[in-house]
Amino acid sequence: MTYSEENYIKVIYHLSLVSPKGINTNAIAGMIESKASSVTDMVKKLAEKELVDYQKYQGVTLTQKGLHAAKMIVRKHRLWEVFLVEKLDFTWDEVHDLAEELEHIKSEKLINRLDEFLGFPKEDPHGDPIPDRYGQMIKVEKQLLSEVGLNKKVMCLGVKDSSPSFLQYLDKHQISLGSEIEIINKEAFDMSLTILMNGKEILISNKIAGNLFVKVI
Amino acid sequence: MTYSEENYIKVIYHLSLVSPKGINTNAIAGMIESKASSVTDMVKKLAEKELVDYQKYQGVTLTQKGLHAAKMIVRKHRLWEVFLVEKLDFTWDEVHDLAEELEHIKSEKLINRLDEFLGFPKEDPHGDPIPDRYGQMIKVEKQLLSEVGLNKKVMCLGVKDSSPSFLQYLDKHQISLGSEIEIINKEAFDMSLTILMNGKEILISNKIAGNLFVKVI
DNA sequence: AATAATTTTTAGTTTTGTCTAAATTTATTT
DNA sequence: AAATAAATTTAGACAAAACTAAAAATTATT
Ligand SMILES: [Mn+2]
Ligand SMILES: [Mn+2]
Ligand SMILES: [Mn+2]
Ligand SMILES: [Mn+2]
Repeated sequence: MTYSEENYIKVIYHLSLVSPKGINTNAIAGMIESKASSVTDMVKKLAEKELVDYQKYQGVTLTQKGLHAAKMIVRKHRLWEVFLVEKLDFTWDEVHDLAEELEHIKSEKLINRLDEFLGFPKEDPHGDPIPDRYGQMIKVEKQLLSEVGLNKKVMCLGVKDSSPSFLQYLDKHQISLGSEIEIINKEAFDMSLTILMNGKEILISNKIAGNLFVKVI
Repeated sequence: MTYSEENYIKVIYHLSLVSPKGINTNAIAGMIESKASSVTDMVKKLAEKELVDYQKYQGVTLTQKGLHAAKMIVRKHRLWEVFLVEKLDFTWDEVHDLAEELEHIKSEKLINRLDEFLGFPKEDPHGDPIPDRYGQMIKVEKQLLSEVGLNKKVMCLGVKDSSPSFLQYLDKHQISLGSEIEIINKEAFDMSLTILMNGKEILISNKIAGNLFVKVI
């Protein structure tokens, strides 16, 4: 598999998690920052290699082979992120782009040794699960903070968006994985929230709340 | 710089260390396992980018810019090799091919952090010097075992060839960096050597001796 | 100095992955 | 059920990096 094929497979995998039907051309093009026509070309090649099932105009779905390949790329991405944060002291907002490169290093042995070196972590720095060598991963029940009712106490478990700007926003407000938050107000007009954290009240927008995964505690 | 450009620059650098004149097309083609015509194409591109000086039929030399770029690739290659051996328990014969991939990961910050994490090693697992972030590296006086006179005692400091088959040969005969060796016979006919190591006599060919760097002790 | 051998460059293809523009199919409105 | 809009595919082009085969330049040999 080439660098580019791996990126497509990974994007199709991520899109599949949200909508389990056929993944359409434009959605892939949007994620990969290319054009629909380029996606059509690549999708044909992936179908040739039996990594996806594809019928014209009907979108694609991963085959078993494609699904496994995707999980192995995600495994590499997330293990490298853990390495960068745990061993090289990178911050959680710095690691994604580096992992985008490192995930393409082709060696099962390397990634399995790295896994071991890191102590077989179950989650990456953004709270996302790390597939094991067979593709198995834990499934933690989480919901978006924006969907939790008033007066509930929650713990922060992950982020939906792991862009530097969002992560830096969280850092600025001292919100990290494990933080405990109580929702004390929901503004009907814009769905912004007032939350209580470490005895301090913070106002956060609905967009922020819609990118934070939490569980009620 | 693309993956391929980096490989060319690195090869030109390695050839420059042996012969400091213009590096010729065929030599590059041989190292990179491509054809002379491909080399000509690439060399023109590198000249465009001012990484090499190039005149038709006269070979290439690295510019200052090209030399620095080459050293940074070598730095990455060797630091990743140290990482694989020291932290992930790879053997010295396994790491070269992996480092060939890892050396292309583009991040100064990553490689400087890795350097620090490894304790700023001065040499890689094959005894080759690791350039620091400015391109500086130690120069250890070494010579090939094949060039050392009879009855001399030497210490093994590095390998010229780091192919798995040669390294595995050394492992089999328990020769590693730091091993102390005494030359007790040189066969005039084929220049093979009888050496004394840990009280044991071993016969090694001239080809083996011509790939082992040592210093007289 | 002329010829032969070797090396290097040029010219023309190929493959991979991308693009734009046009054509086609599917979905949505009237 | 048409008509319109949106999504998708096709056709044709391009850049990067490789190749083969032929031409040109350099080097070695008679
Ligand atoms: Mn990431
Ligand atoms: Mn992540
Ligand atoms: Mn190496
Ligand atoms: Mn090495």
